Amino acid sequence: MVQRQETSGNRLDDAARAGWLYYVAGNNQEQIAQTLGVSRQTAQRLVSLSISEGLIRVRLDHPIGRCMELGEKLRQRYALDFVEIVPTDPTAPDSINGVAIATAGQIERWLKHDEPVIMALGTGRTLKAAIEQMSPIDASQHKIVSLTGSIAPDGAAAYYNVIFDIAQTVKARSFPMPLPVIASSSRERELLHAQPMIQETLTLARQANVTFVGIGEIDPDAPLYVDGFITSDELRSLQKAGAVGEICGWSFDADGKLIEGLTNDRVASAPVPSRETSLVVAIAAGNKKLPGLRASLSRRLVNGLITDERTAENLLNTP
Amino acid sequence: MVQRQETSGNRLDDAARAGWLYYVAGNNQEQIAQTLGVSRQTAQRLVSLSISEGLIRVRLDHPIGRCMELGEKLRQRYALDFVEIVPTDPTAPDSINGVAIATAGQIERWLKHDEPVIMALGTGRTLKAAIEQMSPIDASQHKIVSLTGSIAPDGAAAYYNVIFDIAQTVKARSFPMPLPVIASSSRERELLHAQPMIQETLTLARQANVTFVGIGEIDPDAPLYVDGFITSDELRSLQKAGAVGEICGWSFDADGKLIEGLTNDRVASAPVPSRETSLVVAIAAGNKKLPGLRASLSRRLVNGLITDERTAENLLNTP
DNA sequence: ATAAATAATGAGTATTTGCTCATTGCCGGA
DNA sequence: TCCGGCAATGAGCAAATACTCATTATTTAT
Repeated sequence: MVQRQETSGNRLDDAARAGWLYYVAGNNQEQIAQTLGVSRQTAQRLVSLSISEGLIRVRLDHPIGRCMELGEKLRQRYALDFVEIVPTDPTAPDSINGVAIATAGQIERWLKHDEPVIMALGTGRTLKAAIEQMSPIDASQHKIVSLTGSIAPDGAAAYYNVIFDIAQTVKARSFPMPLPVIASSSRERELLHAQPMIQETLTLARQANVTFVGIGEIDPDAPLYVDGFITSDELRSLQKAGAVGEICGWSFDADGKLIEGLTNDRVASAPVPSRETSLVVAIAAGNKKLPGLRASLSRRLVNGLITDERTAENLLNTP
Repeated sequence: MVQRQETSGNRLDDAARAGWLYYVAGNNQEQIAQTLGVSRQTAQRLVSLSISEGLIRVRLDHPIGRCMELGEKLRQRYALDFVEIVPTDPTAPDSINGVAIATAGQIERWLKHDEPVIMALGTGRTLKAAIEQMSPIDASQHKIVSLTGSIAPDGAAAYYNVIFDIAQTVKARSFPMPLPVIASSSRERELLHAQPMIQETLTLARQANVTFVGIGEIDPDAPLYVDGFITSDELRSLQKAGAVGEICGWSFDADGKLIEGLTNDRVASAPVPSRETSLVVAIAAGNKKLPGLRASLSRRLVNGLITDERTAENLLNTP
């Protein structure tokens, strides 16, 4: 006489049946229980089993699906508290538009909070593009503070400083830093920072709940150099010292360690807020930013990231 | 200035994100709401949207998955009230073991009901194999009635009548039909059926809540012929009259219409219970049974089916 | 064969999800 | 600019699902 199939086999079969009825056919557990002739609790267990045994595979038919996976991997690898990966537009893979929109969305989200928030902002092209994406919003309960000086070397407003841009769109108390981005000397920086108004702003920056910063590359196209904040000699020195990127002017090497001396002695920006007390989100996409991104992520100079799919993939390859 | 993406695009993206977080990452809707910065209800709507928009695809990694699909198609095509498809064992594609086990399971399920059930049983090799798979069970509240006579032409017990087999395993009130399967004449059948005890059994059969029957093929291997219930002449006549299958000895043509005259005038079996009041489940697998199965399904001679994957596939091909 | 260990079950309950409905806000047309 | 229509939202509630725990089968080892 042929034996009944052993229990475990039957159980998995039933789990598969239950999983199918639940996820594919859309039955509820009561119906499944009736169909399979078991109690509702058992049906629930079978459905649960079908997942834990990996019988049920869920797939997301949307570009976002891949982004979510990449984001999850990056979050784990770098112990990030926040990640958002936007799909790379195949027709314009170098566009920062997606990242800018996502950043605008995140900034708006913070500004919609009811409790007062202190938001610190860095500088840069990507961040500027993000601010341009923002919709007008009343955020009077919040404070927005710039981490970087707003005065260009020629005395004009630093073009990629975003504090004035955001102030135009968002009704919030904003705190610019009426300073040059890089002081002429370490001594000058101390004097400037000693001013009571600047002191107040620096204090505010330290207390930021959330911070959005761009990451600048240190190469012939370095924004610090292109925008005239440092000379080509200073750029070369930084490169010789191993600098691969900068945040708010603070240059760091491939390990994310701040370069000692050189322009870092004169950077007038507020220090990047502590990752213990603030969510510091890097906004950066593109191959040029990879070394800087890797460095700042490894040393946790930032604990949040908004980037695009392609950059995320490249970050996950090899380091 | 670059425009924000239009709302619907963002919404689908968010739906995709929500779907991923829910189904892949296993977050609950509260967490998703926080992650996406929306209310719980909105998160629910997004998850729901991700399904209705077909972003989420669920797949069942188990042989049962295919069976469930086939079963669903058969259920729809033939308006069946019950279908079970068992996987075809690739190493023994002609085995009826799987179908027998499944049938045993279904019979046991009915016998486990608390309310009294009247179960009618046909005859045949598959059904016999199924009964052999059953575990002992106390079902004293139920009645099990045979639809077919239990006396072979030679006066012995008809081997493939299952009522005595099930009575050995199951503690239930059983009602055999102490008749030949096919009477010697229409007149004899009337006399036999007129007996009070038989009357009672026939009445019981009419009241059956659930019925399990095999389907016999009408070909040179026809069980009716092989088991000696009909002669080769009678078989040929049936074939000539268009018979393609039989249930409990009642032969029918390719449309499921009962053959008029011939052996059907003398079949001593109870009529197959009404599909209005009874679930009549056909137990049949294998290519030989296809014509009979097709016929009985199309005319709803049965409203339930237990078969195997391969037979189900063949049923769905072409008819 | 018996007892210990393990797994399965059902009841009861907490949590999560889905739905309805009233309200809000946004968009297009007069 | 104002108004009607439509989509989106949140509150509240009903339904469905997940979990816990005590009890009952079942298996395993002696």
